[in-house]
Amino acid sequence: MAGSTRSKDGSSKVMGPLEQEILDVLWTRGEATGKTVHADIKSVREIAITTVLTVLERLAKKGYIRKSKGESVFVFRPAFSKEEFAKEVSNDVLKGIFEISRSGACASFVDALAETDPLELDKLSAMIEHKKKELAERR
Amino acid sequence: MAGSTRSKDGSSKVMGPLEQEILDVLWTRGEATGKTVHADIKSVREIAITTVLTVLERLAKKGYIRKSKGESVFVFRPAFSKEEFAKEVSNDVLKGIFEISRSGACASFVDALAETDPLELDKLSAMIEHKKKELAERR
DNA sequence: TTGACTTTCTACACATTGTCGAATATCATT
DNA sequence: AATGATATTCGACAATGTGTAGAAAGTCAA
Repeated sequence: MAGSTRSKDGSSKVMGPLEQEILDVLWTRGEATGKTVHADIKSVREIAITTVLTVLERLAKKGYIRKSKGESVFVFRPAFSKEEFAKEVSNDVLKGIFEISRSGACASFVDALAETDPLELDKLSAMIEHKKKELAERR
Repeated sequence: MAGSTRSKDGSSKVMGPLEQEILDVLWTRGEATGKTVHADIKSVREIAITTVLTVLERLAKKGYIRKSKGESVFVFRPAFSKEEFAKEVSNDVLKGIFEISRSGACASFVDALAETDPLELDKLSAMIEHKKKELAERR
């Protein structure tokens, strides 16, 4: 489903900054017209509405969002929840990284998680246990 | 340090396929001349040596590999071990994904890991415990 | 000096993304 | 129906990253 790109500042983004920004607006609002999305972004920096429309169109073509006719104008809404999206994207990216080194990736994962949200470590443990049980039963 | 890109087939790669391929040769051999790298790849598919040299040059410029004068010709070697590399790349990518959704990423991580190497789940558990202990002691 | 081999330069092609202007379509009103 | 405001679509351009490689320049032994 998803891919990932690099940005000049070195930080990895799952997609282009503008695409990300627009998706965020949609996740926050649930749904929005191109005009609304434009207004939201415009409130922060200068940008033409056609730019926003183009990217919305591209995101739709990529299947990340859906476009449907509202009362009079088109409305866009995310095709996936933030969580689903992150899940898909991670899966893609992680598989690529695992090809390089599973252990390196694991180490890094734990680090990154501990750094951004230590409490999540427990949840992760639980997930692992659950997964192990699941695997055990499957055979 | 690192970024990531998408490839047309939908699968996410941390970098271009040729770059990846070349890095793999270097990780396998420890070090190699452009000629050797070329030969290795050539044994699988047709490719010009200048193509290989160009990419080696680019990888060096990006800091992924080092270039140094050998007895008579230049030799290239990885700047990081596979593990270090995966660690760096993961960190970058994961931070980006965490920005979208930590829990989604966690779920996906466990899934991806279970899929590619279930045994690694135990190691991950261990890493988490270790990390928790580490955090506990730090305060 | 010449010929083989190495290295650098320069360039093209293609994909992705940000960026829009121009053209077109739609619709309520005049 | 004609007009004007709005919405939507199209087509383009620029920048960047990557794969690709020929041409040119450099190096060195015979």
